[in-house]
Amino acid sequence: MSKRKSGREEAEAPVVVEREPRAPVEAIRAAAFAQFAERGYPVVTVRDIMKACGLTQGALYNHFKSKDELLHDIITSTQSELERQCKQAVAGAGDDPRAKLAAFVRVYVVRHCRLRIEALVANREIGWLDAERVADIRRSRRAIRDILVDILLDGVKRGVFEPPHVDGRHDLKTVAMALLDQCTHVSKWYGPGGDLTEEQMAQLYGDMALRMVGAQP
Amino acid sequence: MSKRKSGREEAEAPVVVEREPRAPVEAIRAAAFAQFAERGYPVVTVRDIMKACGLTQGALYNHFKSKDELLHDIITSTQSELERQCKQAVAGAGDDPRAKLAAFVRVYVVRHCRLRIEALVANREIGWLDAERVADIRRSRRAIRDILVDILLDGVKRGVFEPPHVDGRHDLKTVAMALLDQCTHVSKWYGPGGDLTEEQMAQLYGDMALRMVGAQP
DNA sequence: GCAGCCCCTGAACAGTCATTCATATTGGCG
DNA sequence: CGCCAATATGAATGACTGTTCAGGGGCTGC
Repeated sequence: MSKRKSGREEAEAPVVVEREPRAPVEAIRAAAFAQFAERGYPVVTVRDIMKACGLTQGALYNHFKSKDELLHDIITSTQSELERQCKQAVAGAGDDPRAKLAAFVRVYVVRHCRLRIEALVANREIGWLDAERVADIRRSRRAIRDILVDILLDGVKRGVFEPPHVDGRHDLKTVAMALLDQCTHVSKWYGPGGDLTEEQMAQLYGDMALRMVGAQP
Repeated sequence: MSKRKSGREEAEAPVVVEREPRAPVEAIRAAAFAQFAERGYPVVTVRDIMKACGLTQGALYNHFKSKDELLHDIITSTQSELERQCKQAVAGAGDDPRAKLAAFVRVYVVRHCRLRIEALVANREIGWLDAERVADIRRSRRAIRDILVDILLDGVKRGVFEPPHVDGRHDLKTVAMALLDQCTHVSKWYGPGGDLTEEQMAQLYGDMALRMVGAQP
């Protein structure tokens, strides 16, 4: 019925998002980001995005081949940045699996607190991309999970982690997924106005992660 | 461009979902469930849903007032069922906070493994409902979170839980959210063909939950 | 045989969508 | 000044949307 216009109907006075005259392509990216996050890719129209940067529909196609390409551009750039940050954090954390796990969780949580919008879009709107693009992103996610699995495996081998097991057997992939789910979805509810700062969130989640894998002191 | 038709273009041979001649309203619910889960509410058309039950568009309106109402029907019924199950599980678990937490996590995880589709739809598509309906569901979610917070609070008071703290202070609401996020999102990746059964998932997640809150043995 | 009812059909409606394109407008350079 | 390339415009296109509704089957109980 409502088609989710959410009340913005004043028609005049297009709410221009940019504050300095950025390259229009950057303004479009930013506006699309914000709107996809708030209302979801399929219901955000090209007209919505362009109005938010003070332009009209047609102008999009001077900068992007299609609405699809715009979304793809947005998602892949944030996803690859996430992968890069995770690898970097782990590589710079020394040799102790506990330190590596803590560094990973810290980066992951802080990022998902700070860049809530980016995380939200990347996690919710992948489905609209065509198969090959999706496969690319899933590959990156598996890579991130495997970083975590490797840390856990190393920790178990060296006796510093004692993760939970079922029927006498570890399932580190599942534990890693639980950790990632937990950390990823802070982006859904964390707000800077809440009880904890990003730093405190990172600390709390790092603590919980170490407990979950049975880290020895 | 593609509008996400995902290749189904044979036109003839509508893939009828029902195996026995159920009440059409049930067939519609089931077909809508499956399609919303797979492709998302806004891009699934009334024509898609009805074709999947071997009917045509118009017939929907003999059973539901609108596409919106269909979604609302689906989501509220699963959400209230979840709330009921959680309450029941906790109430029947005796007095020990550890047993209560374990029972809660068990029910929550098993449900989210078994009813993946329902959970997926309920979690992803709320946004399309009008404000009042959304508020209703959020209330139910807060209620579930508060069940968990109460268990934690009780456990802390009685000295059987020692949850992580930041700057010397507990934040049980955040711990509860972390637990819920972790358990909720198994529905995104768990599959019966995987390494663990539902029972094993429940056990593993119960174990991790007890570790996270520092349950004393 | 025939109402009366439930349910279904499929054309029609009014609307929105992404995308295209002929037509401006702009700013820099000679 | 004129010229050119880059970019913006907004009407037009054709496809698809949720919803309505006049018409029509196929049951039931008589």
